[in-house]
Amino acid sequence: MGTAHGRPPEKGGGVTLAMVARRAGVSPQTVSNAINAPELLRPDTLARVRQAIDAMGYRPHRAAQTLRTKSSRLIGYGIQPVDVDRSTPVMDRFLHALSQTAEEAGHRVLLFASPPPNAPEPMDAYRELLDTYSVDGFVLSDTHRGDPRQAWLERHGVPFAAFGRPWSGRQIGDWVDVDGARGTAAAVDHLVELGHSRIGFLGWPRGSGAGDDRAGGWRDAMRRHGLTVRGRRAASEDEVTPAAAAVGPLLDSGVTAVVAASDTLAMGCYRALRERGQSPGDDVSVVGFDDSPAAALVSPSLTSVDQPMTAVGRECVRLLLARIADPSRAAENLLLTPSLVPRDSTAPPHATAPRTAAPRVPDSRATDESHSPR
Amino acid sequence: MGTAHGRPPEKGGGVTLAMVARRAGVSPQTVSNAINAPELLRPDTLARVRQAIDAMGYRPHRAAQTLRTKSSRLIGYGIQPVDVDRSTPVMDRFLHALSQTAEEAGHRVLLFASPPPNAPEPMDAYRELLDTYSVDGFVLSDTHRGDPRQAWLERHGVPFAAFGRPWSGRQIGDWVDVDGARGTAAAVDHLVELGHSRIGFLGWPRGSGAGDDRAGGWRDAMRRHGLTVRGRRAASEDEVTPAAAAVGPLLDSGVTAVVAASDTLAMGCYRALRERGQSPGDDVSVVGFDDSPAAALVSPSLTSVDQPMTAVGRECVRLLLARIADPSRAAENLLLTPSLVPRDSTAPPHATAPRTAAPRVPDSRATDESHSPR
DNA sequence: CAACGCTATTTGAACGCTCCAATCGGCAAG
DNA sequence: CTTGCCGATTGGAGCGTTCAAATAGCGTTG
Repeated sequence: MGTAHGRPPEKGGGVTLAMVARRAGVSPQTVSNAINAPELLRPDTLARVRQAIDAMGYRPHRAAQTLRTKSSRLIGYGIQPVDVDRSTPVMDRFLHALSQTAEEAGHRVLLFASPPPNAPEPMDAYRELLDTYSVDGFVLSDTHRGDPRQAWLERHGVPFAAFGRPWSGRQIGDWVDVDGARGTAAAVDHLVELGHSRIGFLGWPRGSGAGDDRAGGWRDAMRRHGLTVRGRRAASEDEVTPAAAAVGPLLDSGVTAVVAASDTLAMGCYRALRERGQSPGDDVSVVGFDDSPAAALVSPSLTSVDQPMTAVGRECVRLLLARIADPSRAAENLLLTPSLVPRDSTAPPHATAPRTAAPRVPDSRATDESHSPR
Repeated sequence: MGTAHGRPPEKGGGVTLAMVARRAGVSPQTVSNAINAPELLRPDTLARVRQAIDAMGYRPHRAAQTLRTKSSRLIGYGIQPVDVDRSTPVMDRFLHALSQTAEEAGHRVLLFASPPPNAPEPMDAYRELLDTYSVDGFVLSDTHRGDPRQAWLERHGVPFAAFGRPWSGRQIGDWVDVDGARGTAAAVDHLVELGHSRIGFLGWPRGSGAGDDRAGGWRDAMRRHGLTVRGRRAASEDEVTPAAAAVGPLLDSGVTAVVAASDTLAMGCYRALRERGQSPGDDVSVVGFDDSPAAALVSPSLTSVDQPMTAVGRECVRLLLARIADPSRAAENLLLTPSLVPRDSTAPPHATAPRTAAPRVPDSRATDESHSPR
């Protein structure tokens, strides 16, 4: 009666299962059942208990549940040092999706400082969280070739879901990834539709999984459209200045559009064009990848391939929780489709002064795509 | 003996205090003391216990500790929806610093989806985490005028530390903030040193704490240098296109440099210059604020004011943990100094064609700074 | 030498929950 | 009326830790 004013209880702290039980005139176990297995209770009992629960503002003590059930309902996510924001331009969206989805399923995200990949004992942090029963599983991101984490976790029977497919070796565990090839293919389609035919690709050096994937998407789309691929590819590390240098031969060869493997590379392309007195979007169309915040900021705004980070985060959580619920289930993999965000950096090619045939460009940077295996 | 191979124990899971105690020939409580109050043990006992601990790879069960001590050693951080990345351009760095520092102090960060400020019950998520003993305190960010969180938390006696000072009303609790005024002042100093004297400011409409702070820093620095302030200020919401429009009158008035309240506004300035056939850095210097990833990407690269996000995160954790350790201590506030990152968008003013006197600009956008209070 | 004080260690209990097995009440079948 | 059964509810124990209080050990002191 004291708190029975109809409004939400002021303070719930300190209310235990036993107190609720006393008030509802049932045993503690029945209150527990009312929460965890309501179908066991007779409807009238259930109603009575429920009323007591919200009258007193009861909330189960998470630690007590964890101690008893050995499940913390916490998901570990190792956040990496950010000096390399190369691979993680849009992690906020991912993290938010992670939290949001986890929350909807009654879980939460535990952030920890993941050691850099080259640390002496990269798995220590993971091991500690497990040994102390702090988390039920992990979400991984920024996976790379030879990443030891998936194998380690699998060997120890720890549930996990990765953002990023294992590029080498056998498939391990559940993962979600973005179909980079489809993204660059969409970029090519978009450019072809605008009337471009001489479309170059500016990517990273061969060897990175995501990079080769994106390059492959461009190449296949070009072929599908019956367009020339030879001499149309350049590579550079993910920095503006080197990219500006690397894209030079491509521009020399007379391309009217460039598809870049990242927004950073696209920015290199912008710079190279400006240095030649040309203007991106106007003289040469440019498409980036990632749809980082910078894409909307620059002038002309950059057409870019948007990775569905929210969906990626959501699916990671979904796969992880499914794995936790049933450790023996078959591994599930998801390839999500990115979407092209057209902006001002792509336009029909100039009708004026199009060089009809691009001269062969024997530059070392511009590698010959046809030599690559498959 | 079984595991005594000298190498780190393979699996620590399942080892309890009692097992260690049995092995070391002491009581469980003594093992507990060895960890939490080693000074209570005789040196030889301590050594024996410690040896047993790492021989068995013992790790205390976090939930059991939490249950007993009522302290989870977890710090709550409510991550906000990112569609407005206006205020959170560089949150990754902040989050990483948060995790890192927390970890060094034996804590971790619990991420939860913080409801948007206008939600019906914005404190529900906070309340739940407290009622369930899931966290020991909170770190807040993106605080705004009239933010209900500080007051609520203080009223409920919950430890917290905020990134962002309370701009209105009385001071509540511990906070860390960046001295925006010093940032814009440093920008002005830098430009004056390069030889500029007609320096405009492009900011947000009056009323936002951080925005007015940054504007004030510009204004005061201008006066300190004996430079004209009247007619040199324009305002726009934090979007590129409106900013490009708003900065027009400023450019008309003949400024040779613009200090912007954000990188986004600076990008608006870039666009406006390009539309006039001028080039940023070359014809008019531009300084941004935030040093977002985009700043290094654009051409010319953007001189910007870098917020020391790592230090901010570190200090937030430090203040919060101090408050948790001693709830009655006096509130502590920190104003950190941002640093200017000079890049290519700032250069000496053109020697050619400087209009010696700027015409009065009776544009509605360019407000007269001298009318402002104080 | 007994009484004392101090330190190092142990004992018992409790934190709040859920698992497991046992119990209760009611109802249909024998 | 007893028996068996089934669904709803309860009692007791235990998860692994730390708190509070009790005890054992042991050198000091009057």
